[in-house]
Amino acid sequence: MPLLLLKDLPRYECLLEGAKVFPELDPSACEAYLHLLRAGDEVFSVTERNLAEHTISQGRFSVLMLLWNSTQRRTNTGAAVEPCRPAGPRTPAELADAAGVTRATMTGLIDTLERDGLVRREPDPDDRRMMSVRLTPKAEDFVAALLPAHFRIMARLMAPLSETERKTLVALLTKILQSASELTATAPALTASS
Amino acid sequence: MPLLLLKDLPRYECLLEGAKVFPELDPSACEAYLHLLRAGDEVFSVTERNLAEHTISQGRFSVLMLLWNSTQRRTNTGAAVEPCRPAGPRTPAELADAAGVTRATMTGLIDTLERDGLVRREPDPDDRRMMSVRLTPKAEDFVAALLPAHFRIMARLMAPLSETERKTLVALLTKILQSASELTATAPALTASS
DNA sequence: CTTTTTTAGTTAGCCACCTAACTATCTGCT
DNA sequence: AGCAGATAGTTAGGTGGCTAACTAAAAAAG
Repeated sequence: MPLLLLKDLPRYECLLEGAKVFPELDPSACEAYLHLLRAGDEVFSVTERNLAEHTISQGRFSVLMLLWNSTQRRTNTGAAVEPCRPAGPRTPAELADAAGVTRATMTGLIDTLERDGLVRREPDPDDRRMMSVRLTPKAEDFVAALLPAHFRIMARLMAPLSETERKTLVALLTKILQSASELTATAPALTASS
Repeated sequence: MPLLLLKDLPRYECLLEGAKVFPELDPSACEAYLHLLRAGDEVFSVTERNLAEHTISQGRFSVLMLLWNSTQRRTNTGAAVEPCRPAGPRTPAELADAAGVTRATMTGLIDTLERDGLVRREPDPDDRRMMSVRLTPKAEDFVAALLPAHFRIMARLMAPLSETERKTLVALLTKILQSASELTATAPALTASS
């Protein structure tokens, strides 16, 4: 997250006090909101720091993962693995949509990845407006070497939660994600009274 | 979050499949991780969009809130409200620490806030290295006008969750936050095997 | 077959984040 | 007193996000 957030979340009694001044303030909603952003930010920065040790940013890593997912990948065992999405994104536009960034941003990411020799741009033979982005062998090795530590970190982060708690968490987050999407869809009315 | 994340999270069976290739991949941990970042990002962008309507960014808003919190504020009712932290941050260094950004970043934020007339820098009479940052009256009005919509959005985001669910969510996020903080503390060993 | 509209990608310029290096000032040690 | 080291803030330069404007090519409309 390009986020700037309070390191010390306000105590609950402060929220209650704030609710006296602002009737719109729902203390439990505010508390949940702040904890969500705080935890998300902290978790994000932990993985980001790991990636940074391999001199790659979250954004670039996401692009590599998207491309890697759409590569028919040679597994370490040699066994054929059916890719999850058979035809993953290849063009900058598809990558931008999949990653949730603008095409301009994707241009910049591909620029730096290409500069570092992790990715190649190839013109599309059929449509001369389009480019096809491909991982280099170097990038495939790079991602394969990076992922184990990445997965270990996720596992450690979630270690204090039982399987049941993880399911509960996912269910609660899914509800929030849905209400956020609805708010996004009805964008202009955001500031109107509830 | 300055985040770039997959819009469509992988299906659970894809994670199970990935676990065959990477024994380090814990599917439920990975799922929880991805949902947490995804929900956090979406929630963040909803509020960010609201703030953008008032032509202010999250970062600047955080600075205003920190300063506002440390202002003896005139309430709308005229009743005296004991501020939650009696002596809030005033100097750029304190603000940077409270917001969790570097001092260089805080310099930039204060620059733009000062340019927009929301904040004033005043030299400290006792220590000529230090500055004191203060909200202008314009900023106090601005924040007071902004907050009701801000609180309404939080309430709407969390609307689908009952009070019990909110408490559960906060408890789960607190556990994750703690394990993330531990990982941060023991930084160099991140890539070592578990 | 030309003209208009749409689409793919890039460029340019802004903002907010970072690290590293710098200036100015204060503090503490001898 | 004088100098070393710590501290406050800024500056410089890089990255990754954004929007808006642009080029080139394809598709659609006439």
